Amino acid sequence: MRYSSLFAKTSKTAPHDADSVNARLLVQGGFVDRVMAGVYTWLPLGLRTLRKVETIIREEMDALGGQEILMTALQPKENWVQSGRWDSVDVLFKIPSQTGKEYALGPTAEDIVTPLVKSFVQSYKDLPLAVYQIQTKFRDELRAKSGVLRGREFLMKDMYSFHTTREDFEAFYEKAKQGYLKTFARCGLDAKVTESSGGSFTKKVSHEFQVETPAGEDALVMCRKCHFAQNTEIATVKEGDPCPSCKAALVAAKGIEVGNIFDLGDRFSKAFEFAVVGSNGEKTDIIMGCYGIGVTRLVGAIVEASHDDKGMIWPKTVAPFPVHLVLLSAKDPAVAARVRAAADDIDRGLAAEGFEAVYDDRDDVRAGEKFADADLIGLPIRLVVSEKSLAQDAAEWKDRKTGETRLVALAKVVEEVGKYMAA
RNA sequence: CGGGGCGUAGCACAGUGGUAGUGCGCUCGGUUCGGGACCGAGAGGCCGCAGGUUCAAUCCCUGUCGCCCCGACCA
Repeated sequence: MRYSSLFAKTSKTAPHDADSVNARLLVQGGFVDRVMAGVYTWLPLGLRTLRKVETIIREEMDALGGQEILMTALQPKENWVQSGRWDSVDVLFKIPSQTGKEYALGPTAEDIVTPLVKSFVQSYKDLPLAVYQIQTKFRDELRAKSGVLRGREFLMKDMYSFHTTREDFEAFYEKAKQGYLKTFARCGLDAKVTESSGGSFTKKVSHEFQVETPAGEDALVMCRKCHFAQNTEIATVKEGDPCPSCKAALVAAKGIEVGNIFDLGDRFSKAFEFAVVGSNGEKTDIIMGCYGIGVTRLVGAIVEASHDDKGMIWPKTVAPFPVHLVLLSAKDPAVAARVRAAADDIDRGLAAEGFEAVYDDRDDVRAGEKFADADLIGLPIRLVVSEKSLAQDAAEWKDRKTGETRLVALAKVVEEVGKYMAA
């Protein structure tokens, strides 16, 4: 992707009304555009990262045995009435039709998925089963805030599992918990599992996945020596207490909740009268679980967790592109042509191996501005091709995260990028 | 939804009761060329919107809409 033709450029100045790091950097870097409070358009750079995160989530949900579907965002009022949630869920957007009929804009999908699965599953032999979707969700938040961390419209992965025995459910729940940790790790995040209340959803304990950052909304008590962490809303331990698992002193921290898993019990299967025929020929109750990941929020959390004063620092697994290729032109037209040819070569060579670069081929822009843009956009590798580097038949390689630079022979650049990305 | 702050050029901001400015960005010309250079010439504004006060309102008053922050809320 040539920077000169990339839609949506970086901005030298930060938006005046963006306080949170993710809002400022994502907007300034041309990753998102705010349409209204809590509602964002995803631009080419941002969308590529969003898609990479989605792909990781898909792979991990598939690995858990989940099957992807896509349910409706526009949902019938009757389903919400039947589950008893039409009047009790205050963030539910209720949409009036010109016919006088009302609809819900889905904040989640238990009310759709339960009757859906019910219509296809009559026997215990069809279970267990897990289906998931990655879909836009709507929540009528009283106060949208913190950029993409709490929006009124956002992308969420929601998976629902169906079981005939509690043992089977619990085994899957534990497997899902591990799958979640792997998902976040692949996105470059060190997420902690915390116990928390299940809200009005369920009386049972649920688990949240928290990424520690000062921008977080949730107050946690956690251990820095082991993996113990707890949301203060259930408050069985407090700051300074010994860690229940390793005895180290617990500390207070702020976290962003990037995922959660719930034991739904029979809350929805009962509401939708969903039971199956068991092996004994009798009706058997269904136990459900639900498993959410805020996809757009996750992108924001990555920015909060990985940036510096110059810009974003994308983990290579989710970076929109692996390489930011910077062409620095030369005075002498003949030299300039050779430098450009060398940079063009690298651009083509990388693309041929599946490592598409952002190629800053602009002719009339000075080095400093190009470097500032590269730092802001935060791709893992910056490659500079200039008269200086060409004199050594090389490109300058700079690691965005460590700041380390080295020269890489032109002939080896593509191979080195391949090695780096595979490592 | 309660409290606070802010709405002026694409962006960031000054400013004044007498119909508007700076920086960046943009267009054209020239000089520059490894960390956001410089010179010259341009384009670009219903001063958020609606009322009110006034000879005159971008400015003062009221309302309203929007944005951000704190709080409450958050499956």
